[in-house]
Amino acid sequence: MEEPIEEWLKEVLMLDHAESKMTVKQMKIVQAAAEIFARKGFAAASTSEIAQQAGVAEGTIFRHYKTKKDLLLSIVAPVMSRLVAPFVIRDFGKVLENQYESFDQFLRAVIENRIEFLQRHMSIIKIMIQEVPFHPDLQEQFQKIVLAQVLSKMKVVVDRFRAEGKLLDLPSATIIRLTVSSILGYVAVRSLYGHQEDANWDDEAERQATIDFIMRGLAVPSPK
Amino acid sequence: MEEPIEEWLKEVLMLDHAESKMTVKQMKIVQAAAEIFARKGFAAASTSEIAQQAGVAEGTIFRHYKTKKDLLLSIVAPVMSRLVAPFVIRDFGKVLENQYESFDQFLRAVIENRIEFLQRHMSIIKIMIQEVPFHPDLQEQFQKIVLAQVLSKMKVVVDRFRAEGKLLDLPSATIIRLTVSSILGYVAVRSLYGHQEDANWDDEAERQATIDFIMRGLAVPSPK
DNA sequence: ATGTGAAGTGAGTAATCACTCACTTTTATC
DNA sequence: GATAAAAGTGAGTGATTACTCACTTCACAT
Repeated sequence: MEEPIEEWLKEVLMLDHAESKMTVKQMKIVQAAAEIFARKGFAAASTSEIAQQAGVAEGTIFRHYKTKKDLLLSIVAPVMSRLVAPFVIRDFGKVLENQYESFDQFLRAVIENRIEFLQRHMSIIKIMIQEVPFHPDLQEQFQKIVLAQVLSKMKVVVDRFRAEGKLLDLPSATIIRLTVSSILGYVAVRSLYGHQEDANWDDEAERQATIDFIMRGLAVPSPK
Repeated sequence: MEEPIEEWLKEVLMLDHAESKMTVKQMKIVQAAAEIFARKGFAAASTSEIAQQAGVAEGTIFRHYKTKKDLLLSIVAPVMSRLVAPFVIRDFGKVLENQYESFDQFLRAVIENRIEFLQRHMSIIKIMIQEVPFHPDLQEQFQKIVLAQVLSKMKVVVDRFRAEGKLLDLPSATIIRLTVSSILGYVAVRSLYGHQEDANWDDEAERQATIDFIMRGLAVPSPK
C-alpha cells in the first residue's frame, strides 16, 4: 500500500544523492548560480559574478561544469524530474483511487501538493520558465520529462472520473491546461505580491478560491 | 453612444502616430529588434545582429536610441498602453452596461477582444513577459500602466455585477487574477502547439472551453 | 542652386565575456 | 608517509559587447 510512495521518494532521493557527492564549493557554486540566474536571467549572469558570490575562483566552476549552459542544465533538470515525481509512480490513478474517493478530494490533494512544491523551489521554477523558451534542448527535456509524463498519467485519471460523470466532457489536455494555468497564476501573483508586508493578500483564502474556481469550472453543473 | 470607442481609437492612433514619424530605416530597426528580442531574449540579443538584420549600420541604431535598453522600452511601452486601452475609456463599465445586459455577455466580449489583441502582438507580449521581471523600471511601468488601470476599472464592473448576485463573493483582484491566468494559459499553449500542422488543437473549441471555464468558475451556482 | 540640420555610416574603443591552462593544494589509498 | 588523483586557483586568451565619433549623404526650406 505504501510501496508507490516509497518509489516516489526513491526518485527524489536519487537526485539528492547526486548532491551528496558534491564538494562544499560545488554546492556554493550551484546555490550562487541559481540565485543569480533567477535574479538577472541566464544570459545576463556572468560566470565571474557567480564565482565571486560563491567565494571560489572562476576556474573552479569550469572544473565541475564544462560550460555555463551545463551549469544551467544541472540546476534545472532535477526540478523537472521532481516536479513530475508524484505522477510517475506505478498506477498513479488506481493507487490514489483508494485513498481519495471523490474526484474533488483527489484533485485537491494533488493541487495542494504541487503548489507547495512550486513554492519551495520558486527561484528554480522561475529560471525554468524563463529559459525553456530560449534553449531547444531544454524545450525537448521539458516536453519529454514534464509534459509527456503529466499528460499521459493524468489522462487515465481524468478519463475515469469523466466516465463516471463527475467531470465535464472536455479533452484531458484541456482540463490539465486550465488547471495548471490557474495554479501558476496563483503561485506567480503570490510570489510577486504575497511577500509584501502591506499586502492585502490572504494566502489561505486565495488558495482556496483558486482550487474552488478550478473545481467549479471543471465539475458537471448540478441539475436544477 | 459611439464616442467612447472613438476615444479608445484615438489612444491607439496616437501611438501609431509616433510610428508614422519614423524613418524607413528606423522601422526596420524596430522590427528586427522585436523579432530578435523575442527569439533570443533581450540580454542575448546583440546590437550588431539587430543592425545586420535591419540592414543598417550599427551606429544608426544609436542615432535613434541612446542605449539598447531604450530600444527595448520603445518596443514594449506602446503595447502596454494599447493592452489596457479598452479599459481607460471614460465610464468603462457604465458604457458597456447598455450594450451588454448580462455579465456573461459583457465578460465574453472583453475576453474575446483582448485574446485577439494578445495574439496579434504575440511576439511583443512575449518580450514583455520575459523582460518585465528583470527591469525595475519596466516593472514600475507595468504596475502603473497595466495593473492599476485594469484593476481599478474592472473593480467597478465586477462590484456591480457581484452586488446583483451574478458573481461569486470574491475580491475583484482575485476574480481578475483567475480570469487573466486562464486567458494567458490559453494564449501561451496556443502559440506553442496551435501552429503545428499535426496539431489536434481545435482553436475555436479551446477558446470556448476556456471562456466557459472562467464563467462557470466565477458565476454563482444555480440553486438546485 | 545652396545652405543646414538630420539621418546614416563604419572603423575604433574600452570593457567584459566564457573559457583555458600551468600550477598548487587537498584528499584518499596503500 | 609516499603517491596519485581530484579539487582549486588566478592570470591570461581571443572573441564579442554596447557604444562613440569624425565623417558623408540626404531631404528640404529659402
